[in-house]
Amino acid sequence: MLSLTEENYLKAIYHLSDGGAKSVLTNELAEAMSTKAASATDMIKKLSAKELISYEKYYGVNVTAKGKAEALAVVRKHRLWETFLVQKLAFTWDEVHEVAEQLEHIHSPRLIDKLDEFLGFPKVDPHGDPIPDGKGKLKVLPQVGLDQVKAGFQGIITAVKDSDSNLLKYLDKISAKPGLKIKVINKEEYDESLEVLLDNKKVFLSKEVSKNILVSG
Amino acid sequence: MLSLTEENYLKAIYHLSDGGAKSVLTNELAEAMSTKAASATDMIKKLSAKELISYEKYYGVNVTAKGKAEALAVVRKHRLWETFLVQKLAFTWDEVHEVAEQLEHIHSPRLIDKLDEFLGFPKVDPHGDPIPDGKGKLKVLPQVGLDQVKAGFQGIITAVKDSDSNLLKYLDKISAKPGLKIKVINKEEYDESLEVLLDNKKVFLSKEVSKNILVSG
DNA sequence: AATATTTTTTAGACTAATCTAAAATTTATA
DNA sequence: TATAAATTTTAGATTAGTCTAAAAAATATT
Repeated sequence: MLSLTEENYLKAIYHLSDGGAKSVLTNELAEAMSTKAASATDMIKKLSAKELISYEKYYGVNVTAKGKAEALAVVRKHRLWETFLVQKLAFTWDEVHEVAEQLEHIHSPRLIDKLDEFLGFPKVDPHGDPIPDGKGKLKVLPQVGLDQVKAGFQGIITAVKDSDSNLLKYLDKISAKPGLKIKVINKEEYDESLEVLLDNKKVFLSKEVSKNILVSG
Repeated sequence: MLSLTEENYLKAIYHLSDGGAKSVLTNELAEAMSTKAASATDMIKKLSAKELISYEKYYGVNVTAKGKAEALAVVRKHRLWETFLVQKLAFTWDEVHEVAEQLEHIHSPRLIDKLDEFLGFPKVDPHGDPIPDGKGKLKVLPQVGLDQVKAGFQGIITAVKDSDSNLLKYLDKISAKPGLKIKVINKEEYDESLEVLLDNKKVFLSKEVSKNILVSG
């Protein structure tokens, strides 16, 4: 069984690699884990010995099929717990992340399946991120950052990046939630800021914000 | 903040001391933690330095007021999670203990207060054990082991000892649950086995079992 | 009361995860 | 392309929690 630390490193590698699409450098990983490169190298060797990642010295790491499955199991737990916290315990979405970071490490397959059932088998978490199913299948939605679309775009918000609690508070304030309709009225060339219609209200968004809102046309 | 290991040792000391009523010997503690006396001594020194227990070399340890408060916070979390698992996720009471052992170490005051509210501020857990309130107050019920009462006794089951999963499965089979009425019809002098009326059904109980059923008259 | 037994503590070693400093390797630049 | 700069790895040390073996102290027994 993986230690808590191993699980956290593996999850970080999984996310940094965009779900296994690209390889991850030692320094990136060290920064993501708020640790030093030497520590990352040590852990890389451990995970590599367990065949959860493949590793070529000096050229970064990739998750193996086995590693991806383990990482997805953790992601599944994280997102189910976030859903529980918001839906059942009335947490706001900016509060859930750090608690879910702890809850995701509880080991009990029975618990997570029961929780899934209790929540009604949700497909996405409160940020709009897809929840892997019990077999580790992840449905990736076709979506794009709101900073990538042109003036005139119409669609719905599919997800928001959940990296920063202050961002989430702001998104909550302007009620930019997954599921809502959004239309780009105007795009300012100079700073790429947007004027959008969100839930029938006119809102101005800086690029700093719009790149964290994911939409589907 | 306490480490997971420190929390587990402190909780063990709290339980072994009957909630602070008596002192705990190094060997008792080592056995409860499935470890060696030398390890227990090391941890005793650490907890003592943090003033969670008081310690006189060779004569065992006692929890301090501070230590008792910390231990009760862990007990509160454990029992609330057990209640959640049984009431909301349909776990049977023999399954909950080991999962609750993990969940009790999640650090988030907000989480536990929300959970308490979600569960409707329960007073006791599924085994009948009282749940400390948010201020660390524990209501101890006047109760006695069923092996201590005389033939003719009538009362209700207030709790069952939750030490052993097989015992709990057996108690579940004969439906000896907290809250049920119980009457002792006859007590066999030789082996102290009992013939009881439980939920209007006649059942025979060995002393091995009866001592794990707590009743109030 | 002297000795044997049991319990507890100390001393020293081991593993996991971390660190700093130095060495090795790759990448960038002049 | 030789050298400088950046990145990565290695080497050796540190901390938390554990262990075994030996020493110290308390308790039990003759």
